[in-house]
Amino acid sequence: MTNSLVFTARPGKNYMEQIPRDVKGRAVAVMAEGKIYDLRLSPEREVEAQVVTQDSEEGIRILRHSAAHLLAQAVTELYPGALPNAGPVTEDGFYYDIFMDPISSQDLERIEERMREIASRDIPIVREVHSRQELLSIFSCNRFKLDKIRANVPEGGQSTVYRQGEFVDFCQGPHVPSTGYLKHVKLLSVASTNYLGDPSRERLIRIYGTAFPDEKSLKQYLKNREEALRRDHRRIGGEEMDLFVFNSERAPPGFPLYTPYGAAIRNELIQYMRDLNRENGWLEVSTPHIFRDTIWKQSGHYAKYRPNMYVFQLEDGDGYGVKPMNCPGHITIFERRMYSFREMPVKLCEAGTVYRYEKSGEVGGLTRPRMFTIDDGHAFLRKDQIQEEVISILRMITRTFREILGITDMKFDLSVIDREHPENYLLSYRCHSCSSVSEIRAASLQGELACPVCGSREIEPDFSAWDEATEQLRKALESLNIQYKEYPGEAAFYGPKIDVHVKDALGRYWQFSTVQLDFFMPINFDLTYVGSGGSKERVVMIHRAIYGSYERFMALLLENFAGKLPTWLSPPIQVYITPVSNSYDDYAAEVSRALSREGIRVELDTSPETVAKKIRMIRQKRPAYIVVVGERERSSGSVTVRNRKDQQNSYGLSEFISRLKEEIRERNLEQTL
RNA sequence: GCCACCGUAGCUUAGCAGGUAGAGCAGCUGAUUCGUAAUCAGCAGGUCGGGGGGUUCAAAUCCCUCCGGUGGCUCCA
Repeated sequence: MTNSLVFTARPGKNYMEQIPRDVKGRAVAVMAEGKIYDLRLSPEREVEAQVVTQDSEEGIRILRHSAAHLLAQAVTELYPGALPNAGPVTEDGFYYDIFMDPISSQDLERIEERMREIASRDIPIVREVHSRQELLSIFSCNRFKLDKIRANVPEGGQSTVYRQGEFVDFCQGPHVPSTGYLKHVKLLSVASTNYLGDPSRERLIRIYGTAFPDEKSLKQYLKNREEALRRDHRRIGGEEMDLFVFNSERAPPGFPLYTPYGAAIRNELIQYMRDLNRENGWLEVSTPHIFRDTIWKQSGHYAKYRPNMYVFQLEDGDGYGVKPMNCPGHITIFERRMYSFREMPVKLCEAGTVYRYEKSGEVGGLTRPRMFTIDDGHAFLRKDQIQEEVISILRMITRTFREILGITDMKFDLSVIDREHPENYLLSYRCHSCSSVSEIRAASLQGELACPVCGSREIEPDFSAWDEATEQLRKALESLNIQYKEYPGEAAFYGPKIDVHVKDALGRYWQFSTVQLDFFMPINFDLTYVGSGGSKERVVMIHRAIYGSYERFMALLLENFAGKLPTWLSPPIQVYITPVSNSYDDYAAEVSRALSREGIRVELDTSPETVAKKIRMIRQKRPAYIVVVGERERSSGSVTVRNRKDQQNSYGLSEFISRLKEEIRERNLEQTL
């Protein structure tokens, strides 16, 4: 903060008149004694005030909230009868929910035009204080605002409205002094929502927009947004690079089909994980996609997860469920024999494809398919091995994201139990009457919660297993110096977990890795090992995934690199080869053979098109390198290579091959040629 | 699941005052044999997402229904 942002404000004149001249143009409000005030207000006594500028975090929120009012004003002017509900600020803009007839995105232009027009009139935005009675009468035509007044202004109390011309809104503010501050606005999209999120209540139209202090930053934001749309993995991977296809007439919605190009990337990712798993003691297994319903009943999936499962019955009457998770399969392998305490932990892993009937509105692209493959792993361990194993998994996670994506700033979330709602979890209950302990998930019970042994209602949840597990997770995170946040109530029904969210190049967070402790599946399946004293000891389970799913990870890959994958991961085409004309087909073929003999994925194109056209066409597929050969190359035994930065360099063929192989072997993030 | 918007050839799209589809790219054929983001010409490709219903003399165009895609869905004055 520079000094000119702080000044002494005196009573008698409003803040606007007292703001230091050099920052006046950027000011939208002032902060005094910890509170933010409109510039049109005057201090009640002499105070140290700090200017809130429109480019500060708080300032831009004020600007955007004011823009939301501007939007509401424009809409109510254009659509008589429209009733504004609420217009909060979002992370990068604002929206306003308005009760009105549905509009399409084309109508946004008209509304935006009106907003600009109102902004150019520079109408003063004035704060007024009114009694509850007055407020109710001002907004007598708007039942949504009446609800808010009744809910927020006590009987006999007062609150504020902000008025700009004909438009008045019930609002605490603060706001910019006049509509002239709001010239750099843009409406972005229209969606719908229900009042109070209740489907039985009124359907509101939600209009999204954003506002900036100046045209330049607005333009920059819109440019970034454009870039985001261009980076959409559905566009890059599905249309341009031809990696996968969705065909809802043939396969169910949300079931991706991979082309040879897409399958090659998947296989490369699978191979990477195979190596990492082996290095860390994880043994690969393979399990069926379909299990009898008995296993799903035992695992508890039928109780909780059935609506999300593909279940079916054959004519013989037996019921089956397509797996939504891999754990029962891995458990079935683990329980085939006894393990000694010396053999623990047993760590089984699999690129396991699961099928989940996700709600129709949730399905979309590779980030939310209904069929996806988890790089799944289940560790069966002794209680004393938890922390060490979690640490090992966390290391695998950080390494994977660093090596493949070059990303290091992941968000770790520790999801813990909500102690206020024990019924949502599988918990031990202790009975006060008979002192027995039983594992129950209260929400799955039909009747009253009661002791299964003596029937007493005097039972109490015992959180100790959860607390212990949670503490192990905390310690693991802390021992690696990983910053994390705790989220009560976000835990799985069977245990606490660590989820990893990764920010992509566009600043959006996606959930990928997960490490879930599970004390209860071992109880359901009675999983034990033989302890050092020869007694059966209870196994602890960890469910973990590093990528999360191959689908979502591939989406992140594509968006993160805008399709320009590192060479090792560029199996669609690592090297595209074309001769300058068909006279050099032979040499091009020779180069192609030499590369592919070395395991490099090449695509030779001897079609009789111009080089310019071929390059234009192939760029969509994003080959790592484009090799063009003609007389110069043939006579010197070399290749001319065009890299992703569109730089051209010539290399001797053998040098090119050895350096390329090196780049692939090292899994370099950057191109070296 | 609920709500809104959208759905014309593989892709991008014209047609959106209702009169039974027009283009560019890709594809194919031929010519061109070419030095790094558009060589030329020709051909073919659409029952206007699909099924059903309605309005009309007439529907890609208007209405309803089903399907799919996209965005949104406690609170946030």
